[in-house]
Amino acid sequence: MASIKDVAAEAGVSVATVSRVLNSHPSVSPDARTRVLAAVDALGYRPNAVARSLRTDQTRTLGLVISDVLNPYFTALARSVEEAARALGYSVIIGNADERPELQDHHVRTLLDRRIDGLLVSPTDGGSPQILDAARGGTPMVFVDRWIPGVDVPVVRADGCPAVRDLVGHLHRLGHRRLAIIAGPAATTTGSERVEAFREALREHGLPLPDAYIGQGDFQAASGRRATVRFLSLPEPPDVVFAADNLMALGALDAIRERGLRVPQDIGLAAFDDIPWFVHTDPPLTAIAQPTGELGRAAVRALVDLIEGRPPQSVTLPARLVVRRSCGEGPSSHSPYQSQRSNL
Amino acid sequence: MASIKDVAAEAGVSVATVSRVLNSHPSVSPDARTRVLAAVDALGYRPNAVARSLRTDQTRTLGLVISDVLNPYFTALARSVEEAARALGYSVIIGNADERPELQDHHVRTLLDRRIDGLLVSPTDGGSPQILDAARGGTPMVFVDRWIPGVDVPVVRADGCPAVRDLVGHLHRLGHRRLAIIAGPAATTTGSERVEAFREALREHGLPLPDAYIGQGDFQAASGRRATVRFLSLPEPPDVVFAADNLMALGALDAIRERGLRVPQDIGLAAFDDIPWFVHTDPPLTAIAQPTGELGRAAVRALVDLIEGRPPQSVTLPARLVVRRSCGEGPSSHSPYQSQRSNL
DNA sequence: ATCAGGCGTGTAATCGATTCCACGAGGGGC
DNA sequence: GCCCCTCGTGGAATCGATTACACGCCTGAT
Repeated sequence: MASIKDVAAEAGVSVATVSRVLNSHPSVSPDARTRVLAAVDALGYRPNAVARSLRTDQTRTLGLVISDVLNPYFTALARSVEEAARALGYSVIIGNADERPELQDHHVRTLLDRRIDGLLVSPTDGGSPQILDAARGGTPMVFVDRWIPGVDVPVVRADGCPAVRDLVGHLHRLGHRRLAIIAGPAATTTGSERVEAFREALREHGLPLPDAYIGQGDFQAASGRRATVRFLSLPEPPDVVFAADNLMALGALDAIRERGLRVPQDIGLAAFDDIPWFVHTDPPLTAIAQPTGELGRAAVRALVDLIEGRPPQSVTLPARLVVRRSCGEGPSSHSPYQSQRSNL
Repeated sequence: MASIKDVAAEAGVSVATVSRVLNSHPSVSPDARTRVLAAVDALGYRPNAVARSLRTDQTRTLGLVISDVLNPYFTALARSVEEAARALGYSVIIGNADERPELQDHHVRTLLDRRIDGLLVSPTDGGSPQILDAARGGTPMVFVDRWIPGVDVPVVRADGCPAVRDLVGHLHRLGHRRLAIIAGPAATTTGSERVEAFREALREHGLPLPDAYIGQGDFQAASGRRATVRFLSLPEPPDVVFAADNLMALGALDAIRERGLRVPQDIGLAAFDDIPWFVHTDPPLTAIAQPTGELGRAAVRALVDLIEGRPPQSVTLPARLVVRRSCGEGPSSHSPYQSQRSNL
């Protein structure tokens, strides 16, 4: 593969001049520029990004560590992050943690070894030393979706509390009183916050949230299934199950179907995160939609600000309840929630 | 950030010795080794992958350019690729083409600039010069899922023909005669092959495939919707629509629902690619499942063989029909297809 | 006692870029 | 006519690793 030396030889100039042409430095004669460009073309030369990074100490690359690449919410996030980064001249390297802290740490370490310019993380756990070290070590970093409390790192996320309150109001209005939740890992902020928001909303309606109605999940389908199986074998099963993410909702649906129960007649189901398939499930699922695209853009903006020395902005965007039929009522013209499709 | 020089100074040895310890070169005294390790620990030193790559001319990184990161089939593929690569000591950088050739080329170029050791591609079009150049230029490369004919590059893919024949047989048995297909772009192998397999299978049953029953899609949901709208407004609409990927099936479902039609009573629907949600759509969708995990593993194996100088192996794995209720019959004990869930 | 050979180590070249510095040529002001 | 400044250019240092080569020391064979 041709190097800058070959180009220099071909064009009859020094490597310094070639470099200047390539980086559009002003002080190059039109003649030299033409010859260099011709040589580049003739040799099909492409600058070696590795060598360039070593010298300049920047890679123009962002790392993105997501919790689970099989979760449509995170792939949508990844897509918008990559798009926003590309618009700013950055590449993105994605690391998939599969909800496993040690895999997350592996990716963080690998990305740091590659000397990425900045890191976008949705932490799988509450306090990975790997991540904390990186943050203290001065690596530009932004948390997205989930975050680690007590660390001085900007956070870009959606606030689900109002939407959860809307959801509980909706369920209460439909006459449901026994409401259960499949929680995410307590070590994640989204895992605990959604439970807290749910508990708080129930309190406002004077409803209890017994321990038996809190299923411990890990944001994966299998755990949603297990938790639901336990709910269904309770002496007093819940009227409605609220899954804290879309994969656990899938698992819940599996379990419900296995029992031969119908949604929403026998039991209601709602989920955090809205995905296109929820429109076509049986029945269409009521869900809380996050503004994924805007989250990705805001996260990139904050991270690039940090990298380039501008003050970064933490951002909290609202999530939105999307009512469908899985809790007992189709969306009607009387409903305050108009849209059936979320704006993913 | 500490460099190898700092470690050498701290340990009181030369950088050569540090490097030898780090690369477990045999010729290092136990004493030096201990001191170096201690220094590494004290400084929290991590080797700079950029510098190392420049020197050794290898990055231990694979590039993976997938057609669409929002398509669950490709994320499943990406996950298994990353897993297999990690097991062999390689990282993976994913590029998402969004089914756009120019975006695909952008990612191929960027990956090549980074001097990845090898490239896994699922080409979005039939003959990107970018890709062809790379292949001829000697970049180790393997096509996965889709390929470009006439290029000497190993291909790892699933053969859908038998499964499509099974599907058509199934549909014929149910009494369906007017069968339509939503095709992918003709420039992709999977786009044209699936139509051909379908056409061939219809011929075997003496059924025609009129042009009006071939919808031109692009593997995205919107195109599936458009094609289905056209089918439904035909004087003689088809009995069954077969979508060549899962996203177009989603679009088809949108269109059918919009018309107020029921599946399968008013019209049947089947899809290529099986995803977990198909079990819970209304109704559960009959689909052709690919062995995604095995495809990813085989692709990595072939690519790493190529990189490390062993002869690579092209692989073709069978796809499998999974019968559900969307074409008019639930899976029964008489059905030759036992499993309702695919082994994603 | 001598010498070959192996072992542990350090010096320095190298990978492919960027960039500081110096230098020569040319032009304008005095 | 001389000086200074600007402009275009090239030489060489540098980034952080790896590794060929040389060197000194110790051991064991002769």
